[in-house]
Parts: sequence; C-alpha cells; structure tokens
Amino acid sequence: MDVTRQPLRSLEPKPGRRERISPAEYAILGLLVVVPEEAGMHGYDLGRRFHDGPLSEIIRLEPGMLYHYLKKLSKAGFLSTSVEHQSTRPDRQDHSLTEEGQGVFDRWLNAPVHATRDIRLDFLLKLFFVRQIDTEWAHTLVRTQRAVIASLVDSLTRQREVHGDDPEDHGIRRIVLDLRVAQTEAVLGWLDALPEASVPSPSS
Amino acid sequence: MDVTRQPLRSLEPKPGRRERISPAEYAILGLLVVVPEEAGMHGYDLGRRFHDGPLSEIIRLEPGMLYHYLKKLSKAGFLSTSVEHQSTRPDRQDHSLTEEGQGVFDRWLNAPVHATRDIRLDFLLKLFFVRQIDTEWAHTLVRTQRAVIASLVDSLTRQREVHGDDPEDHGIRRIVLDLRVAQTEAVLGWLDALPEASVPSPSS
DNA sequence: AAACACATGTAAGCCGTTACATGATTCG
DNA sequence: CGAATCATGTAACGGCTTACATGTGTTT
Repeated sequence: MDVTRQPLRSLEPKPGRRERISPAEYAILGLLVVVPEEAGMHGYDLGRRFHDGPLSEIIRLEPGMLYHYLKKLSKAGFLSTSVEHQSTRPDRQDHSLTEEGQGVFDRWLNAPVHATRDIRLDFLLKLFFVRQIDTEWAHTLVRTQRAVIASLVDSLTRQREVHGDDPEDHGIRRIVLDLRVAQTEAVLGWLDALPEASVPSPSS
Repeated sequence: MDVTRQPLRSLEPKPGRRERISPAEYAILGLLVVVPEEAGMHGYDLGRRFHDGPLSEIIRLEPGMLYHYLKKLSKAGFLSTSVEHQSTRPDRQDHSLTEEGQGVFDRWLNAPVHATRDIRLDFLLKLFFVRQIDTEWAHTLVRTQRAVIASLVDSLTRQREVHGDDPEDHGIRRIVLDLRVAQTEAVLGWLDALPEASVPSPSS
C-alpha cells in the first residue's frame, strides 16, 4: 500500500490512436444525412428526432453522450459547428456534415460487419439508414452481409469438425463452437428473411 | 469553454453501491472451489491454472485484472487473504474462500441467467463448474436454464404477434424482434443438444 | 407553485484493455 | 549473458452509464 513510485516512463498520448467511431456516432451522422433540413441541426433537436423515431428501438443515446459525441465528431472534422445566439433561449449550436463526415458515413454504410455480435447494433443501424437512402443499395448491403455471415458459418463449422478430441478439455471448446455456430446460423436465417434478401426479379 | 463552476454539490460514494460481481470474479471463486488444495492459492498460481485450463476458452483474464479482482473480492469479504513471506522469492498472498464467498458462489451457480447475452459467459462458466461439482446439479441447472430461455422465446413471439402494424416504424421493431427470436431459439436448440438435456430415465 | 420544455453540458464512477514496473532467481 | 519464471501490481486510456448543474420561459 501507499506505493508512491516515480511516475511511469512516458506513455505519451500515442500517435497511433484508435479513434474508433461508435455505432451511436454513426447514428448521429446518419440522422444529419437523412433529415431533409437544408441547414444543420442542433443537439436538442437531434435528441428529439432520435428518441421519437425508431432509432431508439435499436440503440440508446442519453443527452450526456449525445453532446459528448457531437463535440468529438466536430473536433474530428466530421461536423462543422456554429453558434446561434438567441434572445430568450439558450444559445444553440448548429451542426452540419462536412464532406469528410459524409465520406466516413458512406464508407461505413457500405461495409458489412465482420462479427456476429455487431449485427445487433451496427448492421441494424446500417439497414435503417440505407433503406431511406437507396433501395438498390439496401439490397446490395444485405447480400454482402449475407455472404460474410455465410462464410463465418463455414469457417466455424470447419473448426468444429477439426476439433480433434481435446484431451481434458471437458468438451468446452466444442460446446463454445456449437453455440457460436448456432447463433451465427440464426443470424443467417434472419438475414434471408429480410425483404431485401429476395431476388429482385421474379423471372430473369 | 473554461467552464469552471463550483464543484458539484456532493456526490459522495453513495451507500447503495452496486458492487456487481463480474463473470471473471465468479471464475476466480469457482477455481478456489474446485481445485483440490487444502489451503488457499495465490494469484500467480490461479493465473496459471486459469490459462492452462479450458477457462481461457470461455473468458480472458489478464494478470492486471486478476490481481485487481483478488483485492476486490478480499475487501468484499469473499476471500480471506494472508501474506506468506518467502526467502528467495517475492512474498505471495494466500487466498482462500470464506463462508460468505462460498455462499455467493453457490447462489450464483444455482441461478439461471435471464438474458440471452449472458449465455456466452455466465452460463458457460456455470456449466463448466457445476459439471465438476455435481452431475445431478448440472442436469438441474441445464433444465432450469432451458425453461427460462423457452419462456423468453414465448414472450418474444407473443410480442411479435401483437406488434400491430406500427405507423412509420420502417418495420424496425418487427425486425429487431425477429432477430431476438432467432437468436434466442438458437440458444434453446443449443441447450437441448447438451448432454445434460437428455432425460435421465428412458421409461418413467 | 410545480412541472416541463428548451439547451448544453460536467462529474463521478464502473468496466475493461494494454502496457509497463519491480526485482530476484534459474535456465540455456 | 540474456531470457524466462516467479509474484504482484500501477498507469493510462477508452467505452459507457447515471446523475446532476444551469437558467429561462411556458404550461398546468
């Protein structure tokens, strides 16, 4: 106890920072893309649209985090922000997408997720937005995602078959793989039941 | 910016603390239960057993977190800890389960999990330990867990049927429910495929 | 008078990860 | 000599949640 050593060597902020963008942040960018306002929007308004619409069915976003993300996205250059003074109301900050922000969002929207656990939040968000932007694009996304999940199922199934009777594993490795296969196959079935999964033309 | 208000009112440590016990902490308690050592164990040893055995297939536990948890569990009264001085080696701390710790672990082991997402870590850990402690008990746990998941499937299915054509939902609520039903049914199937799920007697 | 809408945040804390610190000894 | 083992930790950071702060105006 009371170990008061010298501060550790350096541990500077590290240039190779992750700067991961969370699903909620993409949801904010997405709202700015799909809402037909010429100018930008302010935080309170974004919050209202978020909670009124179906987005709140997919992911939660409390005011604290919303404003936090808005600052983060602004600092990252994905939003441009300006202050509007109002007489009887508190100042509001107007946020609008930059080109960079639009690019980041578009690339995210195009890419399928690569882990089953990302289906619930990430993929559902993508689906929600892409449906409002372009129906064709939605079909493509669903099909691409299906291919990724299908190959995941293949890979897991192969692993399971090769598992080769571990010595004193208590069979845990096998059981874990069984669970992962079952859950991934469930996602595959769900993807196939989406309207976008049907082939667009009844006869070629 | 430069908002330097007075420090907020109080925000004292709050007496009604959560003190949630994480799966990894139960894994530590469980190791102390199933390992046939008369005395307790020290951290390094626990770490070795953890990483050598199948536990590492279920959950990760880095040294930093291991020692953190040991301190936390000790402070909570679930472990009693004593220091062993050694001549040529660093001191080691000997941890052994208290009665309270044993009780907490037993209650955890008996209870099924109530969310699908807790199957992967929590339930798998329970299954791993209960199999080593009592085969009968393992059957009971699996059957109890099955009942919980089955009723979850029912509840979700009913919700889905009542969903009643939301206005401008974009069908999101329905899709989310479909996904949850699919994933929960997958877990149900997986549970039924466990050896413990088979009925013990072929004829009544 | 109380509650709520507007509008934007900060504080504190949990969970968890990764990396590193220390310092002796034994093995290749 | 250098690396690994033994043994126990701390530091720094990041994700996320909950609760609360501020202050005015309108509605109940």
